[in-house]
Amino acid sequence: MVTSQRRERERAQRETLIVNAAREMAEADGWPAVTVRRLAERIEYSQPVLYSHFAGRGAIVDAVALQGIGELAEALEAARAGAEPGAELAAVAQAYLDFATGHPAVFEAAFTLAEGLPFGPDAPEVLKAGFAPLFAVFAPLAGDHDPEAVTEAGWAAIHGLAVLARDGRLRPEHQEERLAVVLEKFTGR
Amino acid sequence: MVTSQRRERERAQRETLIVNAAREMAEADGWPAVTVRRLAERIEYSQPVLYSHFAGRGAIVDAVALQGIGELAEALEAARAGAEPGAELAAVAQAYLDFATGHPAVFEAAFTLAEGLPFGPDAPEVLKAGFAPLFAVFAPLAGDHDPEAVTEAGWAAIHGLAVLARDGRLRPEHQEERLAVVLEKFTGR
DNA sequence: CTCGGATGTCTAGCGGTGCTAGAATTTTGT
DNA sequence: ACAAAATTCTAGCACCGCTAGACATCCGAG
Repeated sequence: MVTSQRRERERAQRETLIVNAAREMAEADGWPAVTVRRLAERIEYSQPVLYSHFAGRGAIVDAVALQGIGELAEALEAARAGAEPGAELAAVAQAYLDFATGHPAVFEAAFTLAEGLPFGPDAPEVLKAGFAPLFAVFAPLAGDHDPEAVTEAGWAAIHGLAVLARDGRLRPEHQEERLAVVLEKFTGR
Repeated sequence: MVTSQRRERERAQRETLIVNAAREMAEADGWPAVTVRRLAERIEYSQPVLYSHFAGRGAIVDAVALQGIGELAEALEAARAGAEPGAELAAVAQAYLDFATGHPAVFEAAFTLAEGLPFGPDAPEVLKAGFAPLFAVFAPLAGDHDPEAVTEAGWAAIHGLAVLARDGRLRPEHQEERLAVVLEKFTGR
């Protein structure tokens, strides 16, 4: 009976082992290289073990995505809290872009690969936590608009910078100026 | 000798047949459903024929992406040219979002699936053509910034709206207001 | 301490994928 | 008419995600 607790603990441990392995492999060689076979070999278990933890490969990607969104949320909040007064928006935006370039595979998992994550009203707590620091910096700029709509619009602007830059669509050497433009436009100079 | 011209013509014809088939299948059932086998069956040729036209599945996706970017460029330019004076930016942005929601698979091919398309200085003509109408509407708002940087920033804002909305990250019923926010912020009210 | 049942893990394999070597066929020019 | 060249197809490779069923291990009752 008591041992069942240990087993459960070991199970949870192995689950994070899987997620971490998937994340590391994706960050090292890209998501296509993260196959169930290679993942199983990496953690030194057979493939069916993975399916006893996750519904399928997609669920593993989702788990990495969720973990990543959590870290992104923390990074944004930390940036906001640690910024000079008046510079919160710039700090949060910069943190967002830094996360995207610093953890490209996790960013990809969170925003283009994840398919099983619920959004909207019944989104997990972590997702709402990520929205909070954005709301904190964009809502004051709402004027007579809906603060949430302004936040979504500002988020979209930063997110667009991140994804277009990641895909090589923008001139790399002007990233800083582009961000400056977005910030000025949203703060009204 | 003369017949070689006909053969070349037929070859080109079959190539567009392939691209169109891929595009229709993707738009109907999503890109994962576009397999080389199904594509070959659809055009009533064997698989190796596809490889005599394209280097691989990825190259077919790229071809759809390129075609789509061309159409997007035309749509943006048409919107700009047909807009009331002073409403060009709104018209172009709306056309961009309409294209994204109207041809989701093509949009996906162009911006998240395409991997073999060159960007930057040696980008194909079509890509630069797509940038032109954006530059036309954003450059006048540059102020003392680099007009191209402002264009890239504006493009990113619209693009971010498109992709976040597509992935269900934003409240669907507020799409119009978000666009209004972006437009106001960039035009300075 | 034994041993049947439950739990956990693995081996082996299914149908599908992108891609390709080599056979078979058709078209071409003499 | 026929050999050469170009084109198309058949068949198969290695890999993918996923799973049924065999095997091993651990548990608690007698």
